[in-house]
Amino acid sequence: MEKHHRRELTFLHSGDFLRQNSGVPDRSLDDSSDHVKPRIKEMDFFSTQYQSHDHHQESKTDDDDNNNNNGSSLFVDSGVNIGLNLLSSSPGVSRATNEEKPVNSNAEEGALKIELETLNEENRRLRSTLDQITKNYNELQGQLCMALQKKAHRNQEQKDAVNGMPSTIMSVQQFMDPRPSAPLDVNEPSVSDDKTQELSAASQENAMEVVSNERDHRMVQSMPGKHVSIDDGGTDQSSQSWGSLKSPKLDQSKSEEQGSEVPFRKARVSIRARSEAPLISDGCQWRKYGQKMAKGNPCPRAYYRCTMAVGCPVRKQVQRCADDKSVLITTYEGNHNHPLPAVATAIANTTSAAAAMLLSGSTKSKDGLPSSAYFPSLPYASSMATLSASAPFPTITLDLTQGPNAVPFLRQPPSTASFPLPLHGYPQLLGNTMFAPPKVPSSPTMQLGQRSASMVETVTAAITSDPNFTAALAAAISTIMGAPPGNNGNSKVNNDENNNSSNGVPAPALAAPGSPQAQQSCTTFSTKACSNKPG
DNA sequence: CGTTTTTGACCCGCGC
DNA sequence: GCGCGGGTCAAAAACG
Repeated sequence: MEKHHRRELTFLHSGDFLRQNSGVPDRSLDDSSDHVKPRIKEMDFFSTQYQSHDHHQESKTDDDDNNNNNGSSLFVDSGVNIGLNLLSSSPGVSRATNEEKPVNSNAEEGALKIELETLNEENRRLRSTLDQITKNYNELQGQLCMALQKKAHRNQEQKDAVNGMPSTIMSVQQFMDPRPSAPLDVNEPSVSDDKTQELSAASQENAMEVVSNERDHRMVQSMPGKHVSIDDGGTDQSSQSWGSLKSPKLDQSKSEEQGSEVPFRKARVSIRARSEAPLISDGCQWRKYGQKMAKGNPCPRAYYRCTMAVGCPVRKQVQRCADDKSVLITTYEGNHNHPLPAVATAIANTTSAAAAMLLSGSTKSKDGLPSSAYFPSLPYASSMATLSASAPFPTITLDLTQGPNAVPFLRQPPSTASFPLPLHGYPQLLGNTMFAPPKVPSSPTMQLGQRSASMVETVTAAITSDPNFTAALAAAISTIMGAPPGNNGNSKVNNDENNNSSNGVPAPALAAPGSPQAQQSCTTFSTKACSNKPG
């Protein structure tokens, strides 16, 4: 397994890009033979490796500074001037020697130092700029969400009054999450479930936590009091609902909770991503417990169970797409009964957000307005989510295989509700659950959305145009936003080791103030990187 | 030797 | 009721 993860590192390593740009050879990295390994056994999907790499890279940069000050061996490597070593290390002595050397050696050294300082300064400036952009964007997103939610409430109330029908949102949320759901449910007066009230009360002011109704449970479980979104499995509800599928034992608690009224037992989140690796590393430990040949697909479907904790009900299926075998389809079910590492939280956030967005989108469609109208050809909408209502279980599909500029909805089956999932433009959607339910008129959304889009457009363009830049930027952002301590210190080698080293470090610790962005970034960019074929 | 993977058998739901 | 397909179990094999 370790090998696998090292290969993951290779695959997603951002260092290549940085090195290329810096033009400074990195011997420490070159020492790693893994770096050239062409094969990837497991694809690191939402890895925090970026963070570790980033720090590695960052420390490397610091080292570079020091080395340059002390007479960098790097420059030795580059053959600039070996004699500089002596100069810096022993200035007093070297003065005399210096006079013998060409004057331009000093000048060259100085120029290099200045250049380095300039680069460092620029680097810092860029980081702060990026930080600022992120902050601004988050603020905008928050405002957008609030505005949308208010409008949504008004519209829904009007519609309910006119149609005399139960809130579509409610039904859809039940569709996804049989457990009591939160903010959007305020539209449904018939909802009197205690837990629903609880959750609704917790987020009565706005519906930014639309996605987090599930997470609220997790929050309570894993770190009470912290108002930080912790998600573990996008289909959070299924720690109970998972068992409902076949296992009567696990089904009991759930049936008690939701009763027999809820027609949907569970939801799934499926992720399509291009990957040569047979697995995507999502931050959890999985044990394979079965494999089946699925009908209509020459590739077998593998069944995995989460082994990070005893009795964890989360399972996933991994299968290659029959049409395009380079596409790996990973389907998650259930929610973890244990704390999660950041990477798993990230993917959970992603899937959860996708689910919520998708559901709301489909809801809106029901109102006659295509859900796609709310994300009209966003330039950063490189992913797409679909909800397959015809599937045995509601299944959200995050399609990360499409190019960023690909026209969304091309793959949209007529029977599914879908919309582009702006993973890159809305990283906070994934982690902060600042999800704007698209049940409001599209025009305001468009205005705000386009404004927001303009903020990230440039970055996104760069991201989408250069896969390497994706990884590099992810690393940079992770650094800026303060990667979770557990990851920073531990995720040096591979994912699973990281998970183990975090050793049950509660996800909340990873979701400390400010860190959600880190997770999001990780999620977002890892996702993006995932869609970039390694070969 | 403990853990993980493999793989055939079994169970269950669904459609006919 | 039967067959089919998906999903799971569990013993054996493989692996580290």
